[in-house]
Amino acid sequence: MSVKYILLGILSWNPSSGYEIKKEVEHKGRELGWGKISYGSIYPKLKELEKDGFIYCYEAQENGRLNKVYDLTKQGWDELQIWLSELPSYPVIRDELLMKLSFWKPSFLTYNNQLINHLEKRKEESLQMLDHLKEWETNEVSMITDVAALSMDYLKLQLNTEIEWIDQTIPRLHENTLTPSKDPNNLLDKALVRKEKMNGQ
Amino acid sequence: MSVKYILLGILSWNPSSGYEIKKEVEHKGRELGWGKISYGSIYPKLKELEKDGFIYCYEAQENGRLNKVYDLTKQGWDELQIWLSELPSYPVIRDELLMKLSFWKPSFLTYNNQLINHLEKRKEESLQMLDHLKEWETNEVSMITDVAALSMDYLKLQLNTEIEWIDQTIPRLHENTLTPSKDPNNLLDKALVRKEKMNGQ
DNA sequence: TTTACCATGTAAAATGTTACATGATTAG
DNA sequence: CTAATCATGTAACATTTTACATGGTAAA
Repeated sequence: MSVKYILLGILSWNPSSGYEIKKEVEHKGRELGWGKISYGSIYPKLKELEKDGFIYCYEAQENGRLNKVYDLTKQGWDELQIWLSELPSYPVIRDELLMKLSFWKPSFLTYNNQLINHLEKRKEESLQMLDHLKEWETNEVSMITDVAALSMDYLKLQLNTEIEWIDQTIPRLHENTLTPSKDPNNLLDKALVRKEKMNGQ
Repeated sequence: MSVKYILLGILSWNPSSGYEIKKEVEHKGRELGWGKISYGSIYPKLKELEKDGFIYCYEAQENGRLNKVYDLTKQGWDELQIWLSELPSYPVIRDELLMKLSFWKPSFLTYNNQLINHLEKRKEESLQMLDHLKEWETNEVSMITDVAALSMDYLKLQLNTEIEWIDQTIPRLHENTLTPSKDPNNLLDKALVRKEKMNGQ
């Protein structure tokens, strides 16, 4: 259902075509908690929202060419407002780096230098995100409302926290100074045995 | 595809039934970046992984009853190891709170006290998450490997950062001391006009 | 004129959830 | 005996991505 509100939200900023919506999401989506979106989602959903009376469509001349531009109807503005006023659900995180950390095994399965690569890549990408946010704050075209600026503050704080964590963690992996595993039921030893047994077959 | 690796990862900790896997994900999933999972995902995927030779199944007596327990084959251990060694993709965030902040409009559409409710609810839920993490670190049953402890450190840092951000933000909303909107193309004024026009119809 | 980008769309596949059916065991 | 929990499963639905088709416009 969230594609619906991404579309309504972006159209509330500015009347747009499907193509422009995609570009907007690509530019700001990751930062603003929208995720990604594809044409296969956008165009059918625009049709559906039009049919349901939340948006309407008109043809507009843009750089010497007729495009289909969508804008909110009264019903669309109302729908957006209602959604904004409803309590947001707690986010579900699906982070492959955290997944891999949580399934990482001592030396019998994996190596710390691979893990360090993972962390260094993550740091680079997060630094890029920070640059992108700063560009966005200082350029001469992007609108940032007072409230949207709060979410950008939030992201900068989270990204800086993440980078600090990586900077503390990599040396600990090099020096092998991690907190020892806690394993009251000896699952790690048992896992090693199970794995060895399979190797034999 | 990520359900596959959640199942392989959990089975690497301990041989389990579908039912036990669900409970494990419910207990730790949100924290460890796995997201949620349903029986409709688990049982068919276990069959598929068995058919593909990554896991095998045996019946085991557990609390006076025969259950279907799965464990990794050699091929399953290898598959998990390969996946762990591959660079993780950057996470896609889909956070309704951030979405709503980014689409929040000045008074003509929304009210700050609703926003404060949203933030207070988020803070409460994040405090609960912190409690849950602490319980998990100190109880006498959960295994936490040295590397998994890193991801728990990460999560605690992020949750604390979030709570601090909320604690700074709520007073700013009460006192109306937000950074003013940046709007070089006057989109906000134009949006107000577009909305009023629709109201008339 | 050809390459790159602008722009709209669809069919099929992938992925996952919801809601239900079914029955065993256990605790009160 | 009955409610709760344990346990396995499936069919229908919802959502979204992938891969493709199609053609216009602009710049080199």
